[in-house]
Amino acid sequence: MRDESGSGETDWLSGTEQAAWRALLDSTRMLFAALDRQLAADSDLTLTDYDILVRLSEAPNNRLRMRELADLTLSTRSGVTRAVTRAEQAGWVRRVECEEDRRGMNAELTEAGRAKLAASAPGHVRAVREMLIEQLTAEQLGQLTEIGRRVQDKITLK
Amino acid sequence: MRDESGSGETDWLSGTEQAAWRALLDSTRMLFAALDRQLAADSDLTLTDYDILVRLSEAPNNRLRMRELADLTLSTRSGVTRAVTRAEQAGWVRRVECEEDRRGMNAELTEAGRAKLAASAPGHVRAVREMLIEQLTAEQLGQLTEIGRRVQDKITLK
DNA sequence: CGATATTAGTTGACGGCGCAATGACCTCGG
DNA sequence: CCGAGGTCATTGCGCCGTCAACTAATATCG
Repeated sequence: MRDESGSGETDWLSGTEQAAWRALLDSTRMLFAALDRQLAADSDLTLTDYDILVRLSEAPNNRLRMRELADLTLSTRSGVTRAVTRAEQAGWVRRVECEEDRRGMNAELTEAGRAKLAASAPGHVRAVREMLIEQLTAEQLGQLTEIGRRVQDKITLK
Repeated sequence: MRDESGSGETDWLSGTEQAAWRALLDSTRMLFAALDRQLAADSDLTLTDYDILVRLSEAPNNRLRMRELADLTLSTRSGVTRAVTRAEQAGWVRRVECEEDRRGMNAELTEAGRAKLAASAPGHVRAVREMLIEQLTAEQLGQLTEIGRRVQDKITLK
């Protein structure tokens, strides 16, 4: 199956390249699954839910347009609609109509949402620290950031 | 919200730690989504489907127990049952009963499955190379492997 | 100004996946 | 040899997410 001779032939991954790719694939799958489990068990939250609470808590006035939320969480508009609906039913978020664009909707963090985030953040951060941060040297930490940025840029510009 | 004073207080992520974590989170999400799109568009495959074909193609006799397949793909038994059913309906895989354990099932790659893999692999590999491998220095490649291993070990041993 | 294209958000249909329960089978200690 | 407990694969159920279609509002351009 491997053939380096022709001009349009496939440039297969070398052993070390494949090792890196699979290590990334497997470790991130495990990491996300583990974090999801931790959040579900300790706080009855999804990583998605948590992400939404965080983004809103960081936004000016604790509110964001649905579209912005979709962009920030790398999700789709419909995904955000449903996630915000769930969060709204749980009381963590409230929908506020947009003044300057009558099509628009803002999701706004409620007091209960802030409290929920405050209650779940320590456990989540602890998990991220244990499973990821503590496994890295300072140099690796920087390189991970750099790698992530480059991959994001590459994909964005395609 | 931040408070370093007490004994049981939360050890928040520093700026660089958070940057690394978010870079990893976002870049891998984008990467997986982009690879899924590429496979779907060019080969009408999921990354999961592709992974199953690869694992079977690497196994002795092109067959694996359902349990082994679940372990290798970091999925659940039920997930594998459904994925194999889909692959079977597409003609890429055949179920073969297990000789030495009458509970057991083997998933076996068919000729059509091998052909499907051969047809889709080049495009997939090209995408992985463009989006990930080419963005890395040789050193980063090695560190990514190392980081992935450590994260996997940490989570496995919990 | 008015027609057309674009954008925001929602919804219905659909698919993938995990959990828990199930039935068949294996294993091992007494 | 038998029964308790574990394992294998499957399935029903429900959740979550995407795609495509839709409505409403805005932007653009002749």
